Amino acid sequence: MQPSDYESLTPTQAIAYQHELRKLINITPLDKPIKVIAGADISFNKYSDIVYAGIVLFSYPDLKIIGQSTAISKTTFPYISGLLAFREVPALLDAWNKLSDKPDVLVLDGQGIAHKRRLGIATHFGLIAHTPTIGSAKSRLTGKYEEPGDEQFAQSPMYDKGELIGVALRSKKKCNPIYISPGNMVSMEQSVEIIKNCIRGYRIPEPTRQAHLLVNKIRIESGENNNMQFNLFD
DNA sequence: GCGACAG
DNA sequence: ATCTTGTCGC
Repeated sequence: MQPSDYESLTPTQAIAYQHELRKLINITPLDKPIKVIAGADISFNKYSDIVYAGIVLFSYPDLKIIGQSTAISKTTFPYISGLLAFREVPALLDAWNKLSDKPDVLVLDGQGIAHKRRLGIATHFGLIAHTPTIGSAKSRLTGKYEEPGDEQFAQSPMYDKGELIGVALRSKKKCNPIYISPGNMVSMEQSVEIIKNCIRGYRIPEPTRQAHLLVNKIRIESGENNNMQFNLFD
């Protein structure tokens, strides 16, 4: 199975593939010290199948931008909750392959193992790219948790079927929490610690935040949507 | 059957 | 995710 084949999968086949990948998940601690971290994200125009992917590289823990890569491609796989990876991973992998140097760990915008089949986009990407990943999501997909306190870095464990699958983290006071979970090749504790070290005054961790700014920038610059003010619909 | 539902 | 201005709270 190759990411380029995802578009031909039916949702049922995609789920079957997730069950296969699940057997390969490994969230033992990363022993190598982190020197380089990266954030990845996707952007696209409403009603368009053109996907803009980007990855931003940072030194760690000082978080200075040291590189980036982008990729533009089409996706035909629709957005289906629980199957996000089949829509976004192909483009992200293109950007990943263009990267001159690979990071010690990659932060994805979405869940890691905090997924019903433990296959959020961060876990999925980590498994096929054979690289350490962390999932940092803006909203919950699966799991029960108590609302964390309002102090910065207050956190609360997320459980599913009696299993610890993630942590709801108050990255900023007066803001909704973000949901952290290991993708692959990183432990739960390390994932939370690393993300905490990446908060720079905003709710969203810097790697993801910068990747988001980058992909929106290349999307706007592409001019793909320049004639939309005259669209009869919408 | 009903509610939930990453981006 | 994207479309979008103002506006309420700290």
